[in-house]
Amino acid sequence: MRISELSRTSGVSVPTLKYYLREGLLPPGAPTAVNQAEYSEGHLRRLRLIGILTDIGGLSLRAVGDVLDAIDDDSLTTHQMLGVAHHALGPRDTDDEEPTADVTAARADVDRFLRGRGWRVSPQAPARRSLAQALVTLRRMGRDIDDAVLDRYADVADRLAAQELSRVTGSRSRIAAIESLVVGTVVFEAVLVALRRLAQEHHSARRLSPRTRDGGLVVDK
Amino acid sequence: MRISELSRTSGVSVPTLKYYLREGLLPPGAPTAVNQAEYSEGHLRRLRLIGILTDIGGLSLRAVGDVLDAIDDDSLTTHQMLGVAHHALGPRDTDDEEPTADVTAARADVDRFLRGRGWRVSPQAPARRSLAQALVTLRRMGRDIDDAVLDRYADVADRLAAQELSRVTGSRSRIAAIESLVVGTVVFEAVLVALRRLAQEHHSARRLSPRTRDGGLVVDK
DNA sequence: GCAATTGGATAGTAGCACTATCTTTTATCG
DNA sequence: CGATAAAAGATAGTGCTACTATCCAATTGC
Repeated sequence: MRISELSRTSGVSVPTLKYYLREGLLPPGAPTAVNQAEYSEGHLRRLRLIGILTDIGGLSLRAVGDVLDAIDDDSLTTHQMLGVAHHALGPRDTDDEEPTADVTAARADVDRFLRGRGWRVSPQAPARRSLAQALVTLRRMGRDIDDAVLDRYADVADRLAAQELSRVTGSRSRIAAIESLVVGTVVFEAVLVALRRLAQEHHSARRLSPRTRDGGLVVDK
Repeated sequence: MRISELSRTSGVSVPTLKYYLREGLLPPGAPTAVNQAEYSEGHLRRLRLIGILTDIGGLSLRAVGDVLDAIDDDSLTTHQMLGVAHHALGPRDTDDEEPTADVTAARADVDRFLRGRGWRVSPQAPARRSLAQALVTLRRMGRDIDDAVLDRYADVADRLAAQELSRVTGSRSRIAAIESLVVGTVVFEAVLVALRRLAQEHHSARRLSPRTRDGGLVVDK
């Protein structure tokens, strides 16, 4: 398959394919001449993966590149691979500023919570920081979260994760397993977030719609 | 309070404040002279809200502007306001292409599912489309989701949403309620996503790398 | 009185994800 | 065999977002 056919079957324009090639997101095709190369089914599959990661997962091309590199690195275990994917999915810019006192405290809370749950999680996991940051925000807004609530959320997360992982372990080839894991992470997350918003809207309609507004406070604009 | 003090207490640089003022994200201060204006506590609160929406929620400034406009629009009910927030949180660019057959089918599935659950959700809710898109992706990858699984996810989402909404209804002023709702939507979502990843990593460690005792994962990003 | 600050305006920047154009070489069809 | 289309590779340009930088005249605070 040459580039124009790859473009046609993948729906990605030729210039964009060349761009992906330049950026190393797509491995070069097998050269058949100085200016001719052959692309395979694998290129097509990779393109599909890139599409899922960017469109559904909302990853930047740089993050996609990190995930792809990890997939291609045979020295990594599948578990390490997932860590890389989580890393890529994490907050785009890691601000390396000095954390404030409440952030430090929240991180300690998170660590304590994870230990309490017996969850084995890498100390570098970006989700640790995300969680701490969210907790700080809640606290600053005066809506401090009690451990019972956090535990309820964690129970939910635990059950979902266990179920998903059980599908992946007995999987085919390494690359298929990895892709399935990454895609599952991203896509099931999208499913959960979408359902949560749908549920929220439903409850909001039940609770808030029949009534009129409560305050009528004038905003200083 | 003048602009430099607003900058100092909010941590946002003066040029950026001016930019927000220009873009209408921040209402102008009360002018005290031709080139002097007074900023209030309300400006500080709004800046905090902007920060949460962009940093935690990952919203673009344009989306933040939409949410802010909705907050300031007294003719909207709190429920409608939430709809706007959901809209802003939805996928950035709504591609208005002709949906393929499987996408149309998935949308119908989603509608049927919502009816079956008795969820009252606006037909325009972006989460409908997100969910359908995710379902299509899963289907294309040969990991079709059965209704039992979807129901389990939905149960989870339902419980979480009900719990969050119950906190908001008995709230103070309209603006406080709205901010609490928006922030809750965004921040609790971050909490859930973070916990889900943490749980996933834990299960991944248990299943895929039983020998590592620390979560020992070295990633150079 | 005068340096520092302010509001307002305009222009510039960095990063991202492409998109366009050009050159040289090769394939392919009549 | 030759005309035409397509290929690889390189360089430059585009549109968008979220800021920064610089200027200027008016004003404030010591």
